[in-house]
Amino acid sequence: MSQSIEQPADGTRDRTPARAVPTSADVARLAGVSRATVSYVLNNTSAVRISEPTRKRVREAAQELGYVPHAAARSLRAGHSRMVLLPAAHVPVGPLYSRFLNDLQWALRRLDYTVVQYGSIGLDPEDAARAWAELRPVAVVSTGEVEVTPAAVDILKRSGVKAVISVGTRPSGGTHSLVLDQPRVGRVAAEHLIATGRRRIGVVVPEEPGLEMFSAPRLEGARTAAGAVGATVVPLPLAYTEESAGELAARWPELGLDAVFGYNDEYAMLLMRALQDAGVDVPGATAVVGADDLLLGRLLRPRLSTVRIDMVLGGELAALVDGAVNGTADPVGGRSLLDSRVIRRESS
Amino acid sequence: MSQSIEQPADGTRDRTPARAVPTSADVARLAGVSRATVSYVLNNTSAVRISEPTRKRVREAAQELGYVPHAAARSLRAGHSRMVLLPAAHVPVGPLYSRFLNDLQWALRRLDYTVVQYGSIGLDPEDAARAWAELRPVAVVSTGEVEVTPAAVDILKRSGVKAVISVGTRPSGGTHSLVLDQPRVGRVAAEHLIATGRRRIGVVVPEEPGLEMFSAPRLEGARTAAGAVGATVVPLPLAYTEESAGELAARWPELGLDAVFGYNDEYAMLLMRALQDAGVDVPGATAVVGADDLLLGRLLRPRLSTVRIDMVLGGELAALVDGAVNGTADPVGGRSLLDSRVIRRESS
DNA sequence: ACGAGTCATTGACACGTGTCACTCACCCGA
DNA sequence: TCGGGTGAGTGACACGTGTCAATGACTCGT
Repeated sequence: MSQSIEQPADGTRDRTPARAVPTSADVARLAGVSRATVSYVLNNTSAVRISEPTRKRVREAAQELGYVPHAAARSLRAGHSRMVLLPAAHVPVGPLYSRFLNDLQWALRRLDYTVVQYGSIGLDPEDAARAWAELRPVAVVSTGEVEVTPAAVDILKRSGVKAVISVGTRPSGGTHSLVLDQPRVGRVAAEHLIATGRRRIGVVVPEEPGLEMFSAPRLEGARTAAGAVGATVVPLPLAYTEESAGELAARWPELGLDAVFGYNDEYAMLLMRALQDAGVDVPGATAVVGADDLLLGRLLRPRLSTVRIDMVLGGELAALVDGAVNGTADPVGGRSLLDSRVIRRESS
Repeated sequence: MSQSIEQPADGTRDRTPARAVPTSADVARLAGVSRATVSYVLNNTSAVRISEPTRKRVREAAQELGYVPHAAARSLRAGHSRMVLLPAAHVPVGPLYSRFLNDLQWALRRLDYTVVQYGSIGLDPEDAARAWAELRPVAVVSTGEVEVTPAAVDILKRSGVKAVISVGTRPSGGTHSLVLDQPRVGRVAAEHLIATGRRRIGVVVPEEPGLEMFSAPRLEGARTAAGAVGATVVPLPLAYTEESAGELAARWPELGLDAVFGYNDEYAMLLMRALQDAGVDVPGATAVVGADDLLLGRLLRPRLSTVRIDMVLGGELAALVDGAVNGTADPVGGRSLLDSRVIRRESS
């Protein structure tokens, strides 16, 4: 793709020669009133009455100067902010998860929170927590990767954070934990394969770094399901390349597997194609199941069976955050939720 | 997927009964020194010498109280922040673009910037700019969707923003614009199809909202390429569902197209499958080209031809931001760049 | 013994805002 | 005429930090 950089024409470049940014004091001066009055007018404070002519003068002065309040000063004075900190994951998460994050951001935004992404590079959990605490967010929503230890939670709480919410594979101490039941994904997949008569089940484990958080519990879930009926589970390391898939497929006869859970629709599609190219019949010789129910999975032949994951909606999580901040939340332990379930197509 | 909410055990719940968060004054009091000394010690100010015993007392006091500086107060005093504002797009962008955004965030983080996502809901450009300006960011990197008008740029600059960078389809006035040459994507695709003897070219236009920003210029690029040699371009509205693709495929004979550019690998795969199911020979009767060079595109048969887009690296853009902030940047107009080019596989 | 010079530390201000308590002018009723 | 009430606005403080100029205490050379 062609790209080009364009810099501002020199004419407009320094039309603003280091002019200081206007403050409410400047507005007050221009309007001929006190700074307090400016604050009252611009914030529409109802407890104080200001005459209409004065209001108008203030508004016009603010307009003319292009005055914009300073959020930091405001929240410093107020003693609290409406910032939600979102420790960012540096991993190539799937489309489902990234869509969830995007939705979450927008839902929070709609509730008038400011979302701050914050990647913590190579810091241990407590140092990361200290870095986060500097921003004095009102809530921290950790979406995995960065572990939130109890000590880290304590640091955050002590800095005024109202709610620490961790959405991950297991509950963290002292936080409102939203547990995404990853093992269940592997379990239902394995159960489905077993129900169709399979006994030696491969489970793809992506080699891409950062995905163990998801892949390990899924593998474990498959193991428990298999263990219950004496079936076998074999972990299959796989990189997201055609070569890696080809090599794995070449070893297929010696592995003696009659089914495989592909971790993902993407990895499953990759592997299924490699198997077919290697002459393995799907689903005759080996059944294949993915996860995420991507539309693209329906385009291959046979159509890919998959585990449909009903991810919690971004809006729901945002509401939980809001509730936790206000203290009104805590929809207690229950909150029985959507299942992940198998959608059988043709590959299994 | 099963999910459950867990709230903190009541024992640890209010172990901190509204205890105020410690400030540097508290540290000073505990260490028996002045607040200034605390500031000097904790910031390792080199211009002032503090005795080693005192340093130790201060550090221990800070440690004991769990003191964490207040970023807002700090940047208020300093008069500037290191916050980069990233107006968030509420659209389901492709994996390529979202990966680019993720990289950008991490690269900025590595340069010690704080990345703030900010969705502006239904505001006109100037109101949005005012909302952004309240945060007093040092730079704003707009990635499309939200239009940055010259007036908006003025508002931002006036609030102290050092650099406004817009990465999009066309340069915006007064900003450092990074132009992603979307038309070129459509052009090279069309040129390739024409070179293989096709004359009536369909161009998929996704119906999903928010993608016009990409699809319109690509369509336009295809038009110019076709116009140069008297070929025809037909826009093809398509939703990302099997039904929509099926309907479009059913109308295929009457459209009389011998080639189609699918906007995307994903849309192209969807359409190609529908065409095949409708009995259209690919590439015999109709050639298909996608874009993004997704790995999954190589799994279908015939393998999908595609336009490989060498997106600017997140790290490069971050460096540009940093340079613009420091004023050292402006690698002037040139910066000749990577091309988007066709990778021919089997579908064309 | 005394001025000069270094060392360690501190008091005070500024950053930009929100808000409480207070002042001032004015009007009304007795 | 005077006390009290009301409407319109203001002075001053606090939020938590960084940093400059100033203050003592102490040492040293003559």
